[in-house]
Amino acid sequence: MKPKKRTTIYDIAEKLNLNPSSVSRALNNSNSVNDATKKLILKTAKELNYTRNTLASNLRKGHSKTIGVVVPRINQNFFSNVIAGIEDATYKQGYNLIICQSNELYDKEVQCVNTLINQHVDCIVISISVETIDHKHLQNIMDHGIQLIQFDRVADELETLKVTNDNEQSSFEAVSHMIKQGYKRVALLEGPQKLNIFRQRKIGYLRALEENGIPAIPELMIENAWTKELSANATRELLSLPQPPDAIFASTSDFSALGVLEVATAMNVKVPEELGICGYSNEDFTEITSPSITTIDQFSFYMGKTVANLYFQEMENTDTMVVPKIISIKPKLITRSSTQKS
Amino acid sequence: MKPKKRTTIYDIAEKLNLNPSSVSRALNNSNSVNDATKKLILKTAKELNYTRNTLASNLRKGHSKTIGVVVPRINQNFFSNVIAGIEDATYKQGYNLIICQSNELYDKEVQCVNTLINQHVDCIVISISVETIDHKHLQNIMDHGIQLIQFDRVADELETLKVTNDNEQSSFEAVSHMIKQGYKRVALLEGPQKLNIFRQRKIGYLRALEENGIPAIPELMIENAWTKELSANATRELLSLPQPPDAIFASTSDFSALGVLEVATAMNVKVPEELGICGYSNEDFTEITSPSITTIDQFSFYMGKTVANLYFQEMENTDTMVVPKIISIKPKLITRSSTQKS
DNA sequence: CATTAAAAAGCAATCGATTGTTTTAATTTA
DNA sequence: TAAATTAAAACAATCGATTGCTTTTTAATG
Repeated sequence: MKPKKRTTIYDIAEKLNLNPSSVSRALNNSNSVNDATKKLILKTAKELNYTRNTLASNLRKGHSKTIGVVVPRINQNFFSNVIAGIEDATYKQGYNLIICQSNELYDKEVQCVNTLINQHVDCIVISISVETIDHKHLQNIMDHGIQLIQFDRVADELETLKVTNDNEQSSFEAVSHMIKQGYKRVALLEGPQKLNIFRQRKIGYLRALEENGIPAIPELMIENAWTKELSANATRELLSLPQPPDAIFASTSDFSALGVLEVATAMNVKVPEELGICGYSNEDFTEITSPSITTIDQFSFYMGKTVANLYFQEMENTDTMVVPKIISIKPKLITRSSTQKS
Repeated sequence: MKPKKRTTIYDIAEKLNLNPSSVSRALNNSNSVNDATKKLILKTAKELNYTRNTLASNLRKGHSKTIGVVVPRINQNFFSNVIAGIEDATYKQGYNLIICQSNELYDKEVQCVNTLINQHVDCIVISISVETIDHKHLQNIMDHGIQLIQFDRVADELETLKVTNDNEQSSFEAVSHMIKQGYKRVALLEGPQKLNIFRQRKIGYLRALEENGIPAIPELMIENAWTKELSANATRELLSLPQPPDAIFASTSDFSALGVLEVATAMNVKVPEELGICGYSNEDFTEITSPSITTIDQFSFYMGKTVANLYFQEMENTDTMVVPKIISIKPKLITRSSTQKS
């Protein structure tokens, strides 16, 4: 289907024997155009089914009223909720969202970022992929004078606006809770330590052990158990240990926790009596497994709103300098049956 | 933060004492510019950190290389998967996605559509809200010469490109399966009949009953049970009937099915022995409930890809006329424990 | 070497809206 | 009524890239 010619301000101007500039001003409700004329223009615009060409307008105005979002995966609960939150807040301001997914691939992430830079978006919101180590592409964003906001998985060493979860604290609370419940050997399923969120969660775990006078045991800390399958494997090994853990903190996600639960059930290990389980993210399903899974809610929707509002707030600053600002949202421990030992 | 001046083709032209047109041609790899010059231009572009202003380019070219997507909710598994599928297919072609959510509100949907029209997107992909009855806004899209593709929840009376699920057939198969399993009184939880998908599912249900010589009983068909809560309530009533159903087809979603399961469990009705349950959508959690829930997979990701490819295919048509084309994807029944009576 | 063809670069208009400046028309004031 | 003020509309440049057309340069041919 070939696109047909759209009505422009010139068409309206011609029809009314006016100058395009007057039409533009009328459409923008400027008060330097006569009320009667204005009304006439508006009426004609409606008749001709006119809609402003945002491309032209934005080109002239020098901005795009568009925010680019780059996430590892759109169809992951956490991210789609954050996006929904961003959308909710930006929509009212007449902003549009361009969504890209990196699929956890560094190269695709770079590509996404470049596309967004080309699009001259006003702001880029990103949560980096697990592969991302260097940050040239992020630096590039700023070099182009585009506002950059990192959220959740952020590059610590880059000074930008950030919205994060307090991963360490929530991890600390989760593990402390398990210890208080009477679990003595709490294992940790770690995510890739390249990502700061997973590093922080490990720190929280270690701190909780220490403050409770429990020694950290290397065999109980499993690296890179960040999918359901990897966690299931890890669990099988952990439970076969001469001294198996009596609790597992799946710090990477609820999917990991689910993997743990399934293996435990299959191996006839009773949850929560013989094994406590705690996940991360408060996915919907954690409420309906049997037993239901203790987890940590990240307030993802709210996080999205926070990101958006941070941008709007920052925009009012006329300074060229960005003061790196970090907003940390405190997640909430949701205790459920899987850790109710007592 | 104020945006700084970006490098343009004029900057490059000036620096090299060339005409901007040559720069543009070089950047577009036209063969009417000398190889040496081309190389020089490319090198300088990189040095000056040049990126094309897509706004200007698209304005000139008369399209935006952007597809607008309107869905009821971004953070719903089905929709975020469709979006992921669209993104996956369009990305390779250099297209961008603008995502909007209607929140199931008619007014917001109209607003979204208008924004996208203003943005001069090349195509609008939409799944209508539950409130949407009239279709002026959809007609408006076509009046602007914008390609319109409806998916999943479509307005039947509007002749556009459509990608749908064969709801009737899948429903028919699900109910037939339950009957074959030995269930005799299969109840139906319906969604709002304003939406064609829910009408079709009901038709499939009725056809399955009829073909098996089972009478349709009005008391067993509950309207508007399309959330977990509503379904839970409906289930409580159904199970309190003098002649309660021995199976429930939650045709609206797996969340409904979950509501059914929870109530059944609470009321000590054994699933699947005393009550069979079938949901719709194949949400992740259906696999992990106990018992796991029989459901219908809609191939949502694939559906997204199909939508995108339909657009690209249609674009090659140079005719102004759109031949309304409907692609129907056949969903797949996933049988699990919740219907294994025998 | 002159002529012609082909390659490379330059020129200028265009996409549609916006906006600073100027001109014209209308109104007010002296 | 003439001068001054103000309101309304017109003019023209601009945003940055693209592209049909023209001019210049280079290479090829007789």
